[in-house]
Amino acid sequence: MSKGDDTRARIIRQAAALMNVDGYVATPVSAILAAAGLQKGGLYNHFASRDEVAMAAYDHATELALRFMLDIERGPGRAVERLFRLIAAYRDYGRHFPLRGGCPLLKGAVEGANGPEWLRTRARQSLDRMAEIIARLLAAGQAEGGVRPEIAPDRAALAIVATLEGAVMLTMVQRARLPGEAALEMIEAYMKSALLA
Amino acid sequence: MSKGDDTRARIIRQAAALMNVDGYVATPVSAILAAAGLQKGGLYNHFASRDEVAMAAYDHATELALRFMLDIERGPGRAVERLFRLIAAYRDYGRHFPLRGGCPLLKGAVEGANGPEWLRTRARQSLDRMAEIIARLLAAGQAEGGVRPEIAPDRAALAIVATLEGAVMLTMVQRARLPGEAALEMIEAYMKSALLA
DNA sequence: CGTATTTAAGACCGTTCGGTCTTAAATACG
DNA sequence: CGTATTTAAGACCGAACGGTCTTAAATACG
Repeated sequence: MSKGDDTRARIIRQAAALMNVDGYVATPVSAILAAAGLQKGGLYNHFASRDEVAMAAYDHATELALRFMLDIERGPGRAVERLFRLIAAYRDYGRHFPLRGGCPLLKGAVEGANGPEWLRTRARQSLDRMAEIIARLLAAGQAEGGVRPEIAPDRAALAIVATLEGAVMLTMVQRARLPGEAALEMIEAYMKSALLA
Repeated sequence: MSKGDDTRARIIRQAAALMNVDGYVATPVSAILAAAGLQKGGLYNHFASRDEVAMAAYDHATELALRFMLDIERGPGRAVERLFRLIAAYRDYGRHFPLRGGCPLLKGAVEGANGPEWLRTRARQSLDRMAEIIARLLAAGQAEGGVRPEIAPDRAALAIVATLEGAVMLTMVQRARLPGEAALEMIEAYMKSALLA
């Protein structure tokens, strides 16, 4: 029971690492096999198809991304502080996040928007959960009195998600810190002027 | 001279339409052939390789996207008005933009960030040009006195680009107008409170 | 109108794709 | 320790991939 589970977990980890860089649609089975040190028999003993591997890999990647945010949400300090901390974490996303290739939510959303249904729905749900985390922080901030009561947490959360992911995209394609930094500064300025009490 | 040029242009148009939906890396030659109503001999008479078609198609797509923005930049009214008009145009991007599949700048950036070099550099340059348009509008706004003189147009432009593209991404993956709308409202609020004189 | 040239067809090539299946070795367990 | 089961190897399959090349038809032009 143990050996097989180990292999299965290794396949998922390696596939996630690979696919988060090369794409969840484009990465061929052969690349996963090589990364996991297996032959076809080894892989198809644990998964029925390439898509099942891809789904498990994407679930794993988004799990990592969301846990990363949940850890900050559940951290110490007032809600507003934690929200700023979450945004600041995107300053060196590459440093903190265990997977290379950027945010899997962004990657999956762009690849999945007109791609396979499993990817689009998964990306959609993950981004929903991300927005909910931020909305909860904003709502908690309202309860604590740090955030203006008249703003709608879920709408503001969507705007913040859009900008954070846009910042990741610019940073990745430019291979420079500046563009993302500019976007994060805008969120922070926006929060200070429009959101905070 | 004329017949061949027509065919070449048709290939590029059809390839752009296809690849902007299915991806610039993933779309197979066979799909382009079918869309253009050709056999291999017809296509490879005009292009040396699939990548050359993809490059021409991506150039065509970004050309359309940037012309779309340039038209607004060169439109009537004060610079600040034109900037608001540009942002508002993203409200129904799908309606105004002639290509289905969303913004090619976003698509190319995410696909190209860890993908083929030709795609990454093209996406990078296109996004640079987009940022420059917005920066020019902001600078013109400063000259007209509508935009605060102390803000840095290029930094603010990067932030706006990030949010606009993030809004496109959310709209595409959610297949709903709301998330993008929330992001656009944030830019507008940010501009009114932080950028305008 | 006749000829040189452009244009496109489509058979063909080797490679890689995702997936199957038989078989042998490693593992778990009474 | 011996046996039942799990695990992985790797040969094999048909389909699709990008690309080449010969050939015939369409086109352009003097």
